[in-house]
Amino acid sequence: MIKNKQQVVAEFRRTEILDAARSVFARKGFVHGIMDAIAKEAGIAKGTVYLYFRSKPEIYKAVLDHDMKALKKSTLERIDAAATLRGKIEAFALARLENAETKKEFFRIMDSAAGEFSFTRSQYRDWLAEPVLRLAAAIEEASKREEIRLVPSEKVAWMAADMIRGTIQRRLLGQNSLTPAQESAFLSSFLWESIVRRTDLSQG
Amino acid sequence: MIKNKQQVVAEFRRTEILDAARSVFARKGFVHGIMDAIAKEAGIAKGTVYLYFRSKPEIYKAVLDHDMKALKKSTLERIDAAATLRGKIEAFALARLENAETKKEFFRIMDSAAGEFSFTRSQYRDWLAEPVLRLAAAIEEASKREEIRLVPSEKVAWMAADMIRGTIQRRLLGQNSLTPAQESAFLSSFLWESIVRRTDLSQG
Amino acid sequence: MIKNKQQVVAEFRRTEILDAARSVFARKGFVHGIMDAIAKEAGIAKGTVYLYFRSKPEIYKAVLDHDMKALKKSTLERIDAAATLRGKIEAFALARLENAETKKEFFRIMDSAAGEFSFTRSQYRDWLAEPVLRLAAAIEEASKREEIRLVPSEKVAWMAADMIRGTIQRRLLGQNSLTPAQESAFLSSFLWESIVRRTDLSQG
Amino acid sequence: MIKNKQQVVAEFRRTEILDAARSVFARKGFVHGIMDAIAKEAGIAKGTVYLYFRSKPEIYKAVLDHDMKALKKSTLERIDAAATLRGKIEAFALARLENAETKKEFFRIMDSAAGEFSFTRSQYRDWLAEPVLRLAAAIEEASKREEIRLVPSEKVAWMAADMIRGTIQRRLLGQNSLTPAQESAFLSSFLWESIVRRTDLSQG
DNA sequence: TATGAATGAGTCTTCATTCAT
DNA sequence: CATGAATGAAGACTCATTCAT
Repeated sequence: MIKNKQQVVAEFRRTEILDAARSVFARKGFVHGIMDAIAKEAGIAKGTVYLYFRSKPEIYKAVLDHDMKALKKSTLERIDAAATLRGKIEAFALARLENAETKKEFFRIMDSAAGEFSFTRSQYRDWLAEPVLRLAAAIEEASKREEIRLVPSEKVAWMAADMIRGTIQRRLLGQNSLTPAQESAFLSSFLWESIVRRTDLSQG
Repeated sequence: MIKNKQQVVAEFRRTEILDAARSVFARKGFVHGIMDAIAKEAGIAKGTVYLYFRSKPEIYKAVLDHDMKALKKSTLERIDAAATLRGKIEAFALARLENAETKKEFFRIMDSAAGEFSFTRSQYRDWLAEPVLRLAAAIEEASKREEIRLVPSEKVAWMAADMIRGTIQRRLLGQNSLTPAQESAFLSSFLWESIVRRTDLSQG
Repeated sequence: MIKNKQQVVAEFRRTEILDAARSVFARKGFVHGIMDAIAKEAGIAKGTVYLYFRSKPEIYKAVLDHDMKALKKSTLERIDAAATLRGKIEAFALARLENAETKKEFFRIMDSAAGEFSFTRSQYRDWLAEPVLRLAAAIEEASKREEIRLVPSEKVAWMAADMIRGTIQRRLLGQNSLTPAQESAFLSSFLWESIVRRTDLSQG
Repeated sequence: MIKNKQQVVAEFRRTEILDAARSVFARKGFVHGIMDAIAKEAGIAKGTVYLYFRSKPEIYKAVLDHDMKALKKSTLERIDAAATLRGKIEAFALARLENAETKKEFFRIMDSAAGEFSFTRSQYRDWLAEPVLRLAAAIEEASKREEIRLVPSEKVAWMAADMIRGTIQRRLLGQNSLTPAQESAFLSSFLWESIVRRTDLSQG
């Protein structure tokens, strides 16, 4: 676990390149984010990039992989940390909203990656699936506890993810009159209203 | 409004090209959907394409524009045709689900277009906005009628759109155990649960 | 077999490109014979070259293939036309010497191709093998007729080819005091001396 | 002439690099034999190579120069050691055949070098010329002694070299049913038959 | 109007060589 | 001396667009 100077420098370069790539890809997309631009943004020569990454797709995947892993980790942690289902939903939303706030560039890349090439599409789905399924499990349990009514848990969890994604997209377009906290509070309450078990039976 | 033969033929060619382009772009995406392929699929020479469209982005936009307009028109009509808010929500969902079913290719293009270039992103939003706002207006009215509780109508309408989009994406990936009708029924009931006004006040 | 104008033009272009490529490769070799140079020499744009040939190696092979086929054909014909074995040897030598005289560039390419990449090496050997084996067969027959002494016919035929190749190489370097006809006469007489059957047995 | 430790080490390094280069060039050729591979094979850093050689062509030439000098030396010695002309021819052939057997890598490089760049072509010819001319001188003398008939001595000597080269090439391709000794015996006898002076006059 | 051959700008990638440590 | 990270020039190939026929 002890890193010598070489390794530190190498890791630093990799990070520099990934930062540059993230910025370029966010602005230009995969195809128009050219290697020259990435190298220039990283302040190094084009050939140097190839000392750290085998190819352009490699870099793209690395950006996604790195950022998605971090987001997934923190999202799962925050979901797990919440005690109640409603809290978990809110945590999920907040984790993604705050991440999008801090890392706009990453969200832009991830968002187009979701629709672009098959190799990034599957990467995206793989990433998203885990938090969603964690939430689905929590819904399932709450359903068994009769805390909420009987709902298709996975479907509902995915729909939560859909709404969060859409909300972030709109916020990036300027519709951000609410804070992320308010936004996630609204989202969770909205969902909660739909799934909560009501004691009275005044409607079907 | 009277078309001579020239104009009819010209319009026919445009349609042929757009059909070919839709097919190619759906399979390959914008960048890898090359003009040669479009021309070949349309059964004409490459140069001929340029007699009807100024450039490749032009064609891409035209495909989106044409199909989106059609989808918008039918979506709006079906929303308007529904009498109740719940019916309108269901109509909105069903319109998009059925369209995605019939025109997978178009949905694929539209879906990646939503994240790709700024010019298609805005086109996408412009199109989506109208049905969503129509729905928002209906929500607003229902709210005033005290049929539903007080909700931020536009927000809710966008969230409905988010869930529909996500649902379609998942269906295209193979998760289509329900019919579009069942799916839209579920979606509208799910939303309805969340917004309906309850006479008792047993929860906040 | 009727060629329309298109095909004639296309064939003309292919020939132009092959001529340019032959010239460039002869001067620079495969690696340093760059596509820009070939295109410029052919008086066309770089992209045009790729309308007629898939890749650079493709062109290289096509040059070799085209010229080798022609040389093989004329060589075999001239060998076959000769009535005697000695005449066949002389014809073989003369065919290659005259060809090298007329098509210096081709010989240079073929000569380096013989040692360069495996894909051209095998192409070269395949080409050379046929005339050599034709000659070997003639030697074999003459041997049976007791016109010549018993010799390993294939070995001898290859050695004839070796000497011809070396002779051409030296001629290209400036040692060409003899005419091709004189040169091939010398070669065949030299070989003949070695293999002819002598009636007396004054030496082993 | 006394070498200090520095010089010994330096010479050792040069030899190591040349050995690595020979191996790499033999396998990959000049262009695809890259500096990284040579350095790795030599077990040193890429930069270090440049402390001992100015450039890649320099190394290539050095390999050729070193091995050719050794081959030339032993070839000349063995020619000189033979008492008769026939013995000298056989010695020449055997020297080259055995060298090719022991040092396949070198032969492969030399063989392609003979056709590749002008700088190696001339190097190759310069090297080959000396043994050939030595042989030519011996032929000349034998001719004057009336041991053999009147032949263009240099031409014949070169042709001997041609046949030897061709024979080695074929042996490297797998046609090596004979031992080098048998092969050189055959070659010298074949040539001898062609040039030996015959006392009777039964043919022209 | 229709064609499709021709164009050449644009991009990834390689690798010999340099140089700071 | 030794290292190996950094450099950037060079080159194959693609494809949107043009234009002569």
